[in-house]
Amino acid sequence: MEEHDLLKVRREKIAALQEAGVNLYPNDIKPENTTADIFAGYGNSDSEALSELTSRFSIAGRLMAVRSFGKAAFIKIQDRKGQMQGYVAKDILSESAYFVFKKLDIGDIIYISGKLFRTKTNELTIEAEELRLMAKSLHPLPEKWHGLTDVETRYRQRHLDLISSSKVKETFYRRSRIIHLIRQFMDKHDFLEVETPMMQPRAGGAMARPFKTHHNALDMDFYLRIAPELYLKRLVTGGLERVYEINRNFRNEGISTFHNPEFTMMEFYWSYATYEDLMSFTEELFAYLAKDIFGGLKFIYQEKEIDLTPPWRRLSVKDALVELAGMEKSALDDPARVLAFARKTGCDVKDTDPLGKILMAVFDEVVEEKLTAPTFITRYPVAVSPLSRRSKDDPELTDRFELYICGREIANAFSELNDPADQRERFLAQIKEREAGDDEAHEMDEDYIHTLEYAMPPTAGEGIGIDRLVMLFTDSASIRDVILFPLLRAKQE
RNA sequence: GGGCCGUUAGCUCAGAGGUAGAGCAGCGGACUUUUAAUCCGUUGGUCGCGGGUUCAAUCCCCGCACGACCCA
Repeated sequence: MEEHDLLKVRREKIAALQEAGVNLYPNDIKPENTTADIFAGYGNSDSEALSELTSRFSIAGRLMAVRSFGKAAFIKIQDRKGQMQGYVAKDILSESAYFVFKKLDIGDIIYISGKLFRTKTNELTIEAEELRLMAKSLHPLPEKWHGLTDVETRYRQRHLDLISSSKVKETFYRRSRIIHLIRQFMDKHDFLEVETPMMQPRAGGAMARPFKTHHNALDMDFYLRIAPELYLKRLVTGGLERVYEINRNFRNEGISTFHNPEFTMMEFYWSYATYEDLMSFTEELFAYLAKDIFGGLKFIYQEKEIDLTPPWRRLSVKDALVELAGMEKSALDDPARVLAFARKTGCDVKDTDPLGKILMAVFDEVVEEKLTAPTFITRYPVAVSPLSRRSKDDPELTDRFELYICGREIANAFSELNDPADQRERFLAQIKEREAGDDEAHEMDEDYIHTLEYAMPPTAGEGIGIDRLVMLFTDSASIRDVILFPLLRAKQE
């Protein structure tokens, strides 16, 4: 196969460097500064102050630009914190270092050290007294001005995306910050962080299709978890009382701007609390995040202003259907009228579906998208809530809420069902649903019921979709913009 | 799964049924304070893949692959 010209040119440079005894991939030198700490320390120093400094500064990073003037040049070096200019001149560098400089390509990892000065245009710059090649790049980088816009390449070669776009880098720094803050918040409230199985013999804790895998030595099928819920509640039964887990879930469903088959969720369980406690707790958590990230409770998501100032609206499913879907209150308990309404709005529902399921179908179809401001939707039907405690005043409803922001489900929470007999009945009802063709219905889990039979304290639990939360806080339109390596179809060679 | 749009140089993009273009990057040259440096010169293409129509297809038609968006 014929090598591309650009690659050939680089190989020739490499040969010349090697002939001169230059190590292409050394690791014997470490930068003492980052671009950020130099700017933090000297961003305000004027020329005079800088010229009085005797110290030397060193940075390493990717060579992003070279503006050459024959025997001198300005270069841009990018490290994890940002970019900084260097000045390279033939009469300052050693002959061998200048030779190396002349063989550099944009994209190489280099090191420079020297003193700081300000250029005629007042830019803080390192005057390179030393320059080292630290890793040679063979491929050209994306264009310096437009960067990388081809989304497929951005996701498949995320390293290029991160190199060319500081905004992408900021998004993932912020993602990490958010997760850090959540841990901080949970730890402050005396929650214990735990890890529970990803590979489960039964995929429980949510209504979703799982991925299946196989363990060879045990010759046993496993499912990648769709939720950690049932394991976390085992821990609560074991006396841990307040636990949380931030980890991946896997759901075998379609891909969209809001769905990635593997996604990150925080689930937490809080003994002796109720779903009402969780609503205030959620408000507090979000406020905690927003104050740190935005310095306040208002921010813009996709050109809409979101105000997180508590308390957020609380609206029952049924009231939402009346108010936002235009259903008649008297129709809500009449399966025939609900079914007719569902069909009219284009929901794909079966005559045999339980009433609660049909109500939720209408909700998903019509109401969801209207919930822009943060809203707790409460009192979900038992039929779609097999793990939630029944409401005291209406056994067909549960003490459950989902949080909606910008028309999107961000969190799901409920007072946990801890009555093992009722739990068994719920699972049996789910099995009926499964037999009726719903392959997302929950499976029977005898082992979990057995755990409940040891008595689980009254507990409330919640799951928060971290990716969607990060989307909100980074103004990202697609979940793929907050997941470093979103799932893509394999590209055949 | 359905609809719609896209795929042209390393990157960002034009283009037309008849020899495929620009900018950036690259290469050669000038230049020791630039800021997308500038100036002169120049290399670089399986036009996503496979069929079909045509004297001729990268362009028109069909299928496929991958991606985006909308819908389910």
